[in-house]
Amino acid sequence: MSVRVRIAPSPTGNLHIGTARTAIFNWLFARRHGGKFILRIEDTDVERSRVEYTENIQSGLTWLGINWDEGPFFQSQRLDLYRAAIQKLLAQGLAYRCYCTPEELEQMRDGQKASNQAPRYDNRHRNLTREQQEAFAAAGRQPVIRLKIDELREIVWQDLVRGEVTWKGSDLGGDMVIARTPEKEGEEFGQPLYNLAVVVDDLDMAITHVIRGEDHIANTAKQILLYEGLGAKIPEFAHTPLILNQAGRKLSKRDGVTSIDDFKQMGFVPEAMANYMALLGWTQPDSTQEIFSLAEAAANFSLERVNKAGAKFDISKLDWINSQYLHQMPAEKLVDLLIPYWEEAGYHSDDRLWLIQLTQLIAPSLTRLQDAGPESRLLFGESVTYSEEARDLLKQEGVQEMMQGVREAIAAWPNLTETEAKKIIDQITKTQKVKKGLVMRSLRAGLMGELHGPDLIQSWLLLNQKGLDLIRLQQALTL
RNA sequence: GCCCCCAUCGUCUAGUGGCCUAGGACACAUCCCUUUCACGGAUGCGACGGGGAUUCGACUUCCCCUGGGGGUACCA
Repeated sequence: MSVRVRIAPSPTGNLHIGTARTAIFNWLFARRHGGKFILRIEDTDVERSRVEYTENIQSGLTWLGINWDEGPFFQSQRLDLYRAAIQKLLAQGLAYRCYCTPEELEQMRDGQKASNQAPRYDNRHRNLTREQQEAFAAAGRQPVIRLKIDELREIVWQDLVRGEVTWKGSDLGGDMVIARTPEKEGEEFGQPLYNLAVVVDDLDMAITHVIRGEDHIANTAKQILLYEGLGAKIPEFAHTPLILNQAGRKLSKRDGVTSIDDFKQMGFVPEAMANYMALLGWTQPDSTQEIFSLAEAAANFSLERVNKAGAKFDISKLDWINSQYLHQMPAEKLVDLLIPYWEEAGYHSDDRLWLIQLTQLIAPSLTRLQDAGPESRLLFGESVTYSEEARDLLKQEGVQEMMQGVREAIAAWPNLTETEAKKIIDQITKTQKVKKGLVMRSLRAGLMGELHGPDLIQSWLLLNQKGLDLIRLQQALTL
């Protein structure tokens, strides 16, 4: 049977990094086995679901390079399916109506907690007579639907990353709610609940492997019971470790930057993001290989090599991976990614060739795309702000003569090349009888206003193309 | 509280009984390269949570403890 997996996010927020990583694992698994990867939007929580989040999830996945073969499917459009399943369960006597009010349930749990017992539903309405049910209904109460859970049952499954996992029926918290109270008059029951909808959908979509975060591990036991109730074949399960924050807790929205959007805006490229997320909890058969594309990962992916323990999110490693991608990216491609950041910083040029050269110059010093602004600052604009150290150097004995000499030499060469630039520096070195290093440093100070920065010759050539070198040296001479 | 899961350098990890004097990567430090800053290269720093058991031999198997995490909804 061919592999079918899915990612089933709920649109209650922007695409979260944890969801994205689960999506990547699923996608990798599907690609590895020549299967299908399906996108399903779990929007049964009408209160919290929003369309813009649905869009954000899709654009985020696409940005990362995760494409889906089927979907997106929306649970909100599949309510009939769930309704039928609930009815079937009801008809078979596997589920029943519970008329408890939220207040009653709360009171019950409080009592349990007070006597140090695990809070759970005590199945009090499991065996209500027809008369009792009618009495509740007559009193205006609306029922939820609960699935009967056999307290004596042992639920066991072979988890593809964790091995055998066992759960007792009695630890499931009592008969579980599978449908809310009806919202409209005359309805038999209301919206289906997560566990029910998931099972019905996974069944309907013929999902073979459920790969999801470890936080779903307790749901698996409940869902297995649902599969059985519906007389269906149970899929394979694989529970992946969670992505943790610095404190070692499950990464949540409250931890600040956790949505894919955030990382995109911070200047991370999708290839690096995907690479890092895949690396977080999974290793190549050759574990020393850390920089790889999704396609390369797909060729080698296996759940066996997924780690069991949670992994702390480490931004500095992400930074390093991102820098690797930025450094090896062709300038012709990188320049397009950089332009928006230059524009944002207020640096503009229509000269694409010049921008490509600039890109080549600063690429090695980029960690994130947003570094392009600060790293290029000295190359844009006519006037220069001289740093303290640069001023001091420029005021040193003989330095003004050097600058003057360079100015004159520049004027003699209409289109400066690297060879010529070097020749000019050598010439000044000779005529002024100083060390070459001093000429270089002084020239940097005069041209850039600072003592540190990208390669001097290349920077100079870029300025020269715009005639900025003459203007700046002029300014340096007035200090 | 109860249930489940997990446990190797600060972080991500390799390791499936002897190949381990525990390997790699990030971070950090030093050095080299270099006009500077980066990049790149080299070196260093640095871990098997504790206790039992099995075994000729445990990072690797089992048990207990400890620690951490997840779950415990008419959320997903």
